[in-house]
Amino acid sequence: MPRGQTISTLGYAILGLLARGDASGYDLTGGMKEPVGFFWNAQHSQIYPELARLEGLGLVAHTVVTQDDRPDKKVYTLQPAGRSALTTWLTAPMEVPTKRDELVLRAYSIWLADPAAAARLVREHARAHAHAREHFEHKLKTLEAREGKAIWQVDSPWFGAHAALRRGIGFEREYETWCDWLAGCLEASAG
Amino acid sequence: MPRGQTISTLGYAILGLLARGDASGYDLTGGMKEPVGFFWNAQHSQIYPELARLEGLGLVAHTVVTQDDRPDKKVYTLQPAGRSALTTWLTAPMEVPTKRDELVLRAYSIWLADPAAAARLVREHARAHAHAREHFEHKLKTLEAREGKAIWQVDSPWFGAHAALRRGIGFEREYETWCDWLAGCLEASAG
DNA sequence: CCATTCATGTAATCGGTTACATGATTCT
DNA sequence: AGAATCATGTAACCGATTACATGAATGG
Repeated sequence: MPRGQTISTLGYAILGLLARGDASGYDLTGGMKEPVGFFWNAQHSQIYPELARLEGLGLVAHTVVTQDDRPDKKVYTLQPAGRSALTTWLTAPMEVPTKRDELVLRAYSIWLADPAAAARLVREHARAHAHAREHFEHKLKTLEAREGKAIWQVDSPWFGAHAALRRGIGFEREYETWCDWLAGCLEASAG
Repeated sequence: MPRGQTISTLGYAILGLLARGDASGYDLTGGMKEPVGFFWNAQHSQIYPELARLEGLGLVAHTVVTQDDRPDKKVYTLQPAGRSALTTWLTAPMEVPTKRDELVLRAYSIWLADPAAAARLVREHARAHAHAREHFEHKLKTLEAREGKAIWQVDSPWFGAHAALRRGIGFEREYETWCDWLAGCLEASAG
């Protein structure tokens, strides 16, 4: 099957964003930041061609919106075929993907490194993950304050954001814990 | 700087494996499975050219070992320059990489799906992560039984495996917890 | 005047997966 | 006879990043 006729994961990410409301390529590039950016992201150079491909498949459609204060834009709308492709994908069988983590790869060889220098690096990452966790916690609190119990209603779009943020918080908390443990070991050894 | 003169992350992964002992391309392909495969992996089609590149940079060297019961093989040895490149990399500044997770991406759009079908998918993944966690726990126990307190000595290669396995266990446990929470929500809604 | 934001595209390159290709030996 | 393991490579393709390219409007 030639490439132009399949939907990539990025394609589904875009459909998922458009299911929440119409958007331009520029909007979507920004939308790939919060909170989607934590588990998926893309540059505009990837989004524009993908939108064209989705349109070629009849999954989305665009209208040109002229703005007098700003450049014109193409606003994309999810089509019925796009919505149905998205819902099919949501519950389709899925492989557990292979993971890649450079810091863990480094940890595997850390016995060759200077413990003090390694501890500094790992502490830095612990801080970064703590920061990310706090950021997600804040986002979730804001969402809860704004949407109330809707974040618990499985058929509400806010539940999707809620679920993703929960995963983000858990991921970062666990990563931070591991970094702290590792840095502790290294510091004890560096003495 | 042209491509042939830089070391890719895969290159460092190979150097890290060779630091533990000489190996052929075939050995390394297998070595990219346990326990390295949890956080990094590669096919032989990527490993063979990478070994040639590392040799071109003088970081590794090979000798042909003839075997009468099996095909000949090229056994690679880490060179001093390779060891030094590896140790430099270990403590070099590192960006926190962007994450990609298709299941979380799906969760973000899960409000459009049939809750019962979605719950089945998520329960499946919960099981897969529980299984992976148990696997890592078993690996760590085996390692501890075989190497004793060496797994706590930061300058021992076993500490690297220990650290990586710990991260794996924590990651899978946290992922499983999230899947169970999500599946619970979906099942409650499906009634 | 210069930087930033809004807005949309293309081209080059790289890292990784899948498929193609070959061939010996061992086990069932 | 056929499958599995050992062993090494190349080629095609695809997804993603970085860089190239253009241009209007706003804010400091």
